[in-house]
Amino acid sequence: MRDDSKKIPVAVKRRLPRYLRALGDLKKKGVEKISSGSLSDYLGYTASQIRQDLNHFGGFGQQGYGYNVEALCKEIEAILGLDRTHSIIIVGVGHLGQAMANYVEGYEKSYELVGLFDIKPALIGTEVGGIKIRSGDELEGFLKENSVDIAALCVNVESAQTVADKLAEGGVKGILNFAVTDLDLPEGVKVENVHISEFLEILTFDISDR
Amino acid sequence: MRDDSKKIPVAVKRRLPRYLRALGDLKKKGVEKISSGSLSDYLGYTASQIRQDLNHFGGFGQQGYGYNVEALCKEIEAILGLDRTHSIIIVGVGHLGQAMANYVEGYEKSYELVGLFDIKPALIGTEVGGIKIRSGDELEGFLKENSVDIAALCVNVESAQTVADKLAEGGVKGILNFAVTDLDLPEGVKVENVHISEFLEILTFDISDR
DNA sequence: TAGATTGTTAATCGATTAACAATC
DNA sequence: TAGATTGTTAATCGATTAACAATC
Repeated sequence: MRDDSKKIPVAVKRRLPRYLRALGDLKKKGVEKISSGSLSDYLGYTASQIRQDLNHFGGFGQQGYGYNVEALCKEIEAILGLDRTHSIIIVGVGHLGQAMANYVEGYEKSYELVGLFDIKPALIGTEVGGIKIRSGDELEGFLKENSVDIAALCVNVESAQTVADKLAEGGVKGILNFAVTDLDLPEGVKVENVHISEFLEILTFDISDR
Repeated sequence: MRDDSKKIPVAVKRRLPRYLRALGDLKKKGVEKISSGSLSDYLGYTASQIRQDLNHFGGFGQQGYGYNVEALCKEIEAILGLDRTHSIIIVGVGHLGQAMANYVEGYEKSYELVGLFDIKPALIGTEVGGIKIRSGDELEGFLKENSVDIAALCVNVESAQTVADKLAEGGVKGILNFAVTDLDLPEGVKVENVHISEFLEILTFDISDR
């Protein structure tokens, strides 16, 4: 890993998906070029911030012209790693797991759903999105035989850490954690928490006039 | 609204659910008091930050002793607004909507699920969590007759803004938005975005060594 | 009282915004 | 060339950490 990547500020990283989405929309609308000023109107970030953000990755723009929408879109896709295909499994195929499967299917090139796991006997053997649901017992074996980049952890809080340990042991690089608990994982395994109930609590804070 | 509330930094607000969860865990374990130092070990925030954060709301601690777990837990619950009951509806009862219904049912006192809406004929009239799914057409009328605090927006991107307009018009105070789009809403209506696919993209960035 | 730990002020760090020279 | 707009440096703002006096 180059020293470069270490220097991308967290705040910038978290804005990348939003840039990508905006540029995708603009591309669909047939917009060919855009200035940081117009993109600012579109996104609500300041023009200054947009230029600052993009320059962490290189000079994608052209003075007096702006940014080429299609080229910038491709660049950001590459920066996020969406130009490559990542194998992904979903552990826990309840409503959340199935919703997650739908999201993944929305990305043609970037993700390949390679496995679904659950412990509920009624689910095992049934299919979701053309993929058979395997028993949770098979997880460790599966990870030994298949290279899995990402796991979406959609199990309950009680089993989250145990499953996460197996995922880390099995060589998974990143975990999208929907269980509302903080996972303890070895250095090198990345976690992105999606603690839905916490978003609800924050919203509740916002609407509660104090 | 007191001027006070305006001054809570966003960063502090977003940490509150995590504090609440930690304190709930400690309470369950029978821990009666905790110092900012021990809480720091537990949470991974610095002791300094914890004291700084909590002092935005008042001096909950006691020098030489620390913080009373149960009392602090109650305080943070009140700060978030979880000590009151908020009425909530879910619009779009696909997998995500149903997962959301489960989350809401986890909170006894804080939320009351008062309505579910979908446009899919097969779903209308069926029940989820003891609540009948109504037709989307009934939404506006329902909002006129019932006071709804929060709406979880679990519809597709295409209809999200249209539904959001109706929610705002109907007096909803906050929207938990799962549609991956940025809603345009009148001043005063709060939105908390849960753009799941963006979390996946950020995780992908993290595991992609550049 | 002595030890522990808070509340709070000051110092540092990082992120955002402003300004402007470089340049297409 | 003249106008537009970037890339980049400097200034500001906000958030985190360090330090320590107040006090239980």
